[in-house]
Amino acid sequence: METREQILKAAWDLFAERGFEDVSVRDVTAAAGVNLASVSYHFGCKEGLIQETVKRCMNPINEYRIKLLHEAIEEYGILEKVPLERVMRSFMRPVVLPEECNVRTGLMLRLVARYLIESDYTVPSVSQNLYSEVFRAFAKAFLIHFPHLSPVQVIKHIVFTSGTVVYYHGLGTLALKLSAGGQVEVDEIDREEMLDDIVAFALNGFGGKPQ
Amino acid sequence: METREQILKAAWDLFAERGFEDVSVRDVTAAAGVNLASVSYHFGCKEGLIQETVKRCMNPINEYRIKLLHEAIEEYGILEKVPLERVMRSFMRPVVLPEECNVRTGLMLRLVARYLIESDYTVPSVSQNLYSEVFRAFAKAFLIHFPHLSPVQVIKHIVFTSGTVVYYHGLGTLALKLSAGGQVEVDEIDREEMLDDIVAFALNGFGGKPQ
DNA sequence: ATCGAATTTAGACGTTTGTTTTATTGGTTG
DNA sequence: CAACCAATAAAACAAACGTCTAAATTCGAT
Repeated sequence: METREQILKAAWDLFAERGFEDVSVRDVTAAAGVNLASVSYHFGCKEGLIQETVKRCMNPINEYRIKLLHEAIEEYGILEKVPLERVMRSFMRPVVLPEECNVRTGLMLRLVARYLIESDYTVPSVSQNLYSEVFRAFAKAFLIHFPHLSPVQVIKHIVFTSGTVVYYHGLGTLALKLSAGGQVEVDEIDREEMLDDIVAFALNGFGGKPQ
Repeated sequence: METREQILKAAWDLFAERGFEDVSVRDVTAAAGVNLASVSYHFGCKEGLIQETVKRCMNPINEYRIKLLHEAIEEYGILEKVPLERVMRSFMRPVVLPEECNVRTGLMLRLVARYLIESDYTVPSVSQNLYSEVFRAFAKAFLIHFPHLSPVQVIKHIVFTSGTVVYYHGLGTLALKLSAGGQVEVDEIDREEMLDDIVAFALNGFGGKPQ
């Protein structure tokens, strides 16, 4: 069972750095110091390893989202009393600061985004349940503050909101580089500040102050 | 020269449908009805074909963005008088409705997003100049309406704004499916309405009404 | 100590890949 | 007509890939 774990660790690092396709099973097993056939034995095939890796990335994030929301509910006694910004922050924080839920690096999120995009809309079933739970929970929470919005509109806004942060991970640095043209140093990004900005941006996007 | 064009057309369709990696050079040449070696001859290698395809997708979009902004400037006489929403709409419209600038389908945008994500931040140099021109032009336009924001903050917001629409293309449908749990029909999305929503969302994100 | 299942190992298999090589075509120019 | 050149064609190349087979090994339970 130690082999399985070593494979997953090595796969995480390599996939995050070079992408799913550019990393061969041989690369993974070599980095993990295990035999080539171990991947087939423990994960069936390469796709199985990929899906397990993706799950390892997104499940903690979605669980952390739910946890933060539940903590807020307990703090305020009832969902209806949780402030809007607190809801948004619970949704955003796990993605902007994934290391807080043991997801090692934002690089991996870039990869997950890519996987979701390329996997022709098929998400590992284990994640699927978690995803829909997350969307249901937060849609309900947001709807409280925007009763004038239809459920579909709320969902739409959640999608846009997710986009801001996924894009931040995937392309944000590139865009900053390109646009700055060397005038802005990109490495010195304050993550907490970035979270504040994203939350503010998303909150405003939802329609400014709730009615 | 006809062969080159047929290759590009076939590559576009196949890449958009199945992704860069899952489509072999043989797939492309077979679909195009040309010889296998034509790709090497006309594009050097597969990567050359991919980059040419990506450029064919993003360049018209970025050119259209510039064009729409320039049209607005001519209409209002001077950049300073162009309303904020018009600026935002010029930025968003070419991506939400790519067919208006001869980019055949939004599927391709999903692919471009993926390419940018996986290409380790290296963008074809031809596109690079166009990208930075786009960012500079729109950053300048946005800055007029938000003089209290720093240039870096404006760029940041443009990145978030881009995220909403890229994510809409790449993952939006998936998210809608998952969250709706079958309650919402996804196929019936009005694109013009979606553009309105995205523009409104992004405008609000920028800080509501300009000061 | 022994059995048996679980795990790991080395090696090979067949396929697919991008690319190259060599030959042939067809039209233009001297 | 002959020479040339870009373009296309057919075939082969070597490398890399995921997967499978069968033997070897480990390790806990009997």
